[in-house]
Amino acid sequence: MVGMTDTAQQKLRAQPRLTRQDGSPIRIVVVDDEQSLADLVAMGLKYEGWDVKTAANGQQALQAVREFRPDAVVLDIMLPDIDGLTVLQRLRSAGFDVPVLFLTAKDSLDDRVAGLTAGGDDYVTKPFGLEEVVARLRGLIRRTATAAEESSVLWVGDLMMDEDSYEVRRGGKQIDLTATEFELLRYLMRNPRRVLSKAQILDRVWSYDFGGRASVVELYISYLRKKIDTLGPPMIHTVRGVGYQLRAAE
Amino acid sequence: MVGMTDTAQQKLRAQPRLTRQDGSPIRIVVVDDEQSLADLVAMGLKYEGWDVKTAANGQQALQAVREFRPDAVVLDIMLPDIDGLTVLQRLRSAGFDVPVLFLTAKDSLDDRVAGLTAGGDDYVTKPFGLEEVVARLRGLIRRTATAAEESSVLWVGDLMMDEDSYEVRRGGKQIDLTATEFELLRYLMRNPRRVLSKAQILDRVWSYDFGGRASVVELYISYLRKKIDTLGPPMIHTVRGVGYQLRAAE
DNA sequence: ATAGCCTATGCGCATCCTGTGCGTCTCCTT
DNA sequence: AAGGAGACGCACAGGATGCGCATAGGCTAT
Repeated sequence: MVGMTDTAQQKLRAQPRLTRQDGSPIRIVVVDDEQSLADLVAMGLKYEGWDVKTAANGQQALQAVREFRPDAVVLDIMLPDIDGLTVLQRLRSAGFDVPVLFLTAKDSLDDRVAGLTAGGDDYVTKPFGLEEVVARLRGLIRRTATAAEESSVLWVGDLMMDEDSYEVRRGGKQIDLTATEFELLRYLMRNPRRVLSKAQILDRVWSYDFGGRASVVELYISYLRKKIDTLGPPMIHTVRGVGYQLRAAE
Repeated sequence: MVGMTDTAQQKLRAQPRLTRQDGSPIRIVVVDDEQSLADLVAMGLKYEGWDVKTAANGQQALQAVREFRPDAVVLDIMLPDIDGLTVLQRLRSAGFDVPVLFLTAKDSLDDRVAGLTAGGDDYVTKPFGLEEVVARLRGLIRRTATAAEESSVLWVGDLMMDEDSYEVRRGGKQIDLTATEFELLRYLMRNPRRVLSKAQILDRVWSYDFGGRASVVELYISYLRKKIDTLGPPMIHTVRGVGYQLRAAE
């Protein structure tokens, strides 16, 4: 990837890649006792070009942070040994300011977790979609000094998305999106001009435990079209037998 | 191949060959319990100039990866001993980040396959065409750090193909292709100036279980001509009794 | 009660392939 | 050298398939 010609990169990746201040890759520690889930998240983050270490319990987590000095931590609340919130506490008292993204089951959504965002941390409820985890992590990292600055605003042609305020506009006109529509559009806007298969979209935007068919993607694409493509020349294009593509109208 | 002069190589292969960072050939492990299919794929990949090892079950697969350190793995889901997805999991737990291309029957495309592309892995449904397998593998490898840089854009004369955005242009003018037309043109563009027989094309572009006649190739060549050769001097040439050739107009 | 997420169903049409027929090149025969 | 038969390549038309889309409706969480 290092020496890849700018032109080829640029064309597909209009958005700059998030890196540390010195340009080296973002580092993340993923903590979950369920091996397969930790691996899933880890692979998803590596796909972003980030460096990832995994840990299976609180002890390993603390050690991993000490050694690896990550830019953020993905931390399951339920751990076999030390409670996730206690891990956070110990990290803080040891002087680590690294932001933490918690993973928590929806029903056990503790009141204590709700107060996390005040401290600069954040949480995501299981089951989650990978895009959401990545987006939350980018948000956390962006708000700290560890990363090269990056705006929270995405642009594709005259289409704008502010990931922080959840605002979407096309040519100044505001667009109301549901949560799922927003996630889908974000994925498309992060990969402009690139043809994304329904399987890819399903895997990235929908939760890992979603058993349904790929036809939901068609449905939500049609929703987006009604809200976006009606405001100007079409931007969402079907590549029959392959997938969908978002690009600026010529 | 060994003693072949560089010039002869160059003439036939205008596109840079995908290699590892040190210039040595890409290494692949192919896992399928059906011997003939594993051999078919292996031969196809060797033809790309890659190093290939085959394995017939999960145990052998794990061992082969340990010893051979491939840049990617082609892995059948249905294996006699260990399930393909379990093989993936074991590889990940053992710390192998090697990307995996799964082979799966279309009807048994079960939910477990979901989540694969999120981690950077991918899959192809049986029956498949060799070109598709090779293209997917190149995509997987290109996205990892193990390979020397390669762009997703092919050029032959004023004809351009972007494999990521599925964009095809001749002299700036956009060309719409169907999936099969695209596959065929990709094969031609990867082998410019080289005369490809109908049998070769059939073997590479169409599925291995395709029973039809070679006349489909003629048909699709005629489609491509209508879309490409009408935009300038002809680039697709018939070598009667031998095959077809794509080359830049002088 | 409402908004949002998803499933189910049916339809239209792009795409893929087969079949047929015709023109032309090749090569064999005389 | 001329003629002819067969092979080869190409054009065109028609039919089957399945992909993508629209619509309706049920379920759930707020």
